[in-house]
Amino acid sequence: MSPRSSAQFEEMREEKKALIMNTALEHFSDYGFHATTISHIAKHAGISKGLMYNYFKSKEELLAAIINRSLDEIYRSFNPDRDSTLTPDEFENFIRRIFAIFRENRQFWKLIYRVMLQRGVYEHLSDDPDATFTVGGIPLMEYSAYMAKLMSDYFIRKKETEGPDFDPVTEMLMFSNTLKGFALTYIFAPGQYPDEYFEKMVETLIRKYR
Amino acid sequence: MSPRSSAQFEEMREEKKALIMNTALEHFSDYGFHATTISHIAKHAGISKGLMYNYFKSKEELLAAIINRSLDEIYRSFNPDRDSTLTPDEFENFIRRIFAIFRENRQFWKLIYRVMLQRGVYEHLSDDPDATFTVGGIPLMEYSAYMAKLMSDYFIRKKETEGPDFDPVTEMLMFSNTLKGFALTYIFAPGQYPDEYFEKMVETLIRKYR
Amino acid sequence: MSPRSSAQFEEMREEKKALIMNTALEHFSDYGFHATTISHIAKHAGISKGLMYNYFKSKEELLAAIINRSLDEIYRSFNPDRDSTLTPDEFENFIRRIFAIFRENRQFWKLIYRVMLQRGVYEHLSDDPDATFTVGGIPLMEYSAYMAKLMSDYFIRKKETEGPDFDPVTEMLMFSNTLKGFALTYIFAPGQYPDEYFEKMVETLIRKYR
Amino acid sequence: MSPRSSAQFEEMREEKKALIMNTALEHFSDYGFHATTISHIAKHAGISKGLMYNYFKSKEELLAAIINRSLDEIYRSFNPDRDSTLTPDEFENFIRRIFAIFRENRQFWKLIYRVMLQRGVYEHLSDDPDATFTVGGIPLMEYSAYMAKLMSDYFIRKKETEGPDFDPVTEMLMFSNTLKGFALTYIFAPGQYPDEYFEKMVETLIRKYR
DNA sequence: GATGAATGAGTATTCATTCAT
DNA sequence: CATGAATGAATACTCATTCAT
Repeated sequence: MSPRSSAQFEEMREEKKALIMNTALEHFSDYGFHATTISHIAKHAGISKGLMYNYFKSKEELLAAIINRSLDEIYRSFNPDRDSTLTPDEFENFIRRIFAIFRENRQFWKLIYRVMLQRGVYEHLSDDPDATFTVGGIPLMEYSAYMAKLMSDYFIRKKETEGPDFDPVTEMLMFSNTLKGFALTYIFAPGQYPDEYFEKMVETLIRKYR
Repeated sequence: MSPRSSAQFEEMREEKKALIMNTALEHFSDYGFHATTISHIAKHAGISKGLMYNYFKSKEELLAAIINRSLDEIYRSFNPDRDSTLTPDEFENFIRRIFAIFRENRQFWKLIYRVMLQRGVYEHLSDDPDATFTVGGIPLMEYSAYMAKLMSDYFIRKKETEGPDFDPVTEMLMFSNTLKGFALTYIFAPGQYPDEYFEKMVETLIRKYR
Repeated sequence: MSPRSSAQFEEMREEKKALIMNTALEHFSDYGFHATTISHIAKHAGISKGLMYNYFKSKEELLAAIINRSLDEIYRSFNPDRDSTLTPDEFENFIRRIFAIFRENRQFWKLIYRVMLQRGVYEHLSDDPDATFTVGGIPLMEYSAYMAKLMSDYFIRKKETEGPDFDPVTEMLMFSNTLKGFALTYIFAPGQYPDEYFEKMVETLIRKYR
Repeated sequence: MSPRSSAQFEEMREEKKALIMNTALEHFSDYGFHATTISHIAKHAGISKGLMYNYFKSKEELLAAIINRSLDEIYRSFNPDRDSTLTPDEFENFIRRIFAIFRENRQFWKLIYRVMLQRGVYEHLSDDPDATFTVGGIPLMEYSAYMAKLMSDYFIRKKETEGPDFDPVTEMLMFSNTLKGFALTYIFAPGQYPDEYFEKMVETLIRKYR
């Protein structure tokens, strides 16, 4: 009986961890953080309650881990050209990617909307230095600011082609609000968006704001 | 010496009830339903825990009472012309009223967003026949459907003046998503909307969708 | 406005007191002591909760007052010839009176069976010197002992006429157990005793034990 | 090191469960259901309050479990010859077994008398389909009816040998009331029944009603 | 690593009792 | 005398977390 290599152990650990996180994501996003119990997660993941604490220090840390993992996934699938400005084609692509991400990670977005809107959960997480969210290694706040700047610059540059009546700030707010509103509806009531209208929303946003 | 008159008692009751509801609204909307404890509400209202139960049968009923009270307030301030179609002027007025309501009842909208996004709370309330929400006496669901129809008809009629390229469904979705997205941001991060941009959003929405 | 005479006041007090006690007896005997709330009693009696405390120091004292009142009623209706021995006719009459009392005070007997069987209630009452039960001014314990002696003597004397095989202690136990068992059933499931069998029980007991 | 086997866990569970049930039986039967608190049970069993809920869903379920366990114990020790009629010998044996059961399960009978006499507890239990009592798998009501029929038939058959003056219904009532009355006294005041009189009661009942 | 029994602080809720009017 | 708003201690029950095995 040769002992398993540490790589094998590591792999097993990662698998278990992923199992727990996936199960927890489902429950947190469907029932909310408070209404989800560790017992439920454990039962649905087919493990014991105690085992969870082998992988995560607390319920809060489990949540933070889930959020960070998804942020990274999104970041990787996004992969914007940092340190540069957005061309109209890149902007169009950006919109398409955003919508694709909504579609592919609906569970996660549900979690974000539910959890981020809950002072008490979010703030508790924010207080804990170990629980700061990062996107591709960058603190979420910083990353968000960067993305906002990218957007903002794009709309400011647009003013040059659209003329003096074009108010870049208002336009950007219109754009981002539409996006947020769509996300909200699509995530919580996807039935309202059959594929046809989903696509139309994408094309309309591109037509109006590119 | 002489005992309080029943009118005096009634007045005391109404005042206390309002105090409890206001305190609870603040807590529910800031921390969410589950994270808010009766103890916290009582402490902040300066009353004993038990007293709350003299006025509300349960935490759930307290929440329902708060929601219904605000729905009625909104309804009264809204006072739409039922059973009619919307003229462009009325539509414009509708938008202005909506934004005014966002501004005046921010705390309540926070509650709505938080609670509605928490499966388990909302559904529990819906199960309880005593807890059905009403707007001016009309069940909320019915009222919502009516408002949606009013909107929908407006956009369909717009097609006549806007020409064949105008897709009423997509336009309405764009409009309502922008509204939702704005509400979300304004409610949870009002700092992003100084008065200047708040007004600009109103005017832009009117200009684009009227 | 001449003030009411103190006799009038006293009469009013007594009426209110009786109202409260009657209402409470009904509730205590039907639902038990713990399950009955002061609020329920007050509501059913049509008075305020506070008023009860004008007449009785506590819930326990209210119970004790009810029990004592009924004990006295029973005593008066009983009126046995103290300080004497029982003749067979008196014994027969005693049986008839007992059954009549069961019939007339069923509510009270229900209370007795429920409360007396509840250590915690009864013992609490016994601890309180003000709450000792009395029958016609005599402490209940003393009165019970006296009655037991009367019975006992009766059965002992019976031995003389019944012969040496007659065991007075066993006979008395048989007799008193039958009485208790009948009371228990009659009080909690009176439907099992239509008038016909009620009478037959009386006659049979007399025939067998007189 | 190695985790406990599931058999080990099962054994631990059964032991703890029995400990809790025994402790609770003692408290319920001595103080009544309402007056007994989970805290008291836990303290006397030497466990935490929470642990009880690992084994029983509620206080009511705990009570139901205790009652059912005892009913089964009694049933097994009883083992009457179902589907047959009672011979005098069997009837005599039946009486002896009943008395033996009173003696062996006094705590349980105390519970039965207290709980059954507490409207609100018993009825609550009856409402809950999961809490229906069963005796050897047979619903209690059905079992009771069967036993009553067995008795009834016995007394009816007795009429043939006892002559026309024998009233089977009255005789059966006398018999069952004596039994109930004895049980009541023996259970709540066993001091009144030294072994000598206990035995005499048995023999007398047999002599009189066999 | 894995288990689940055990803990205890916390939660909603009830209710006898008090007291200002 | 009468009221009912107000209190607070007590109760059943929950659940994140710990720990012996």
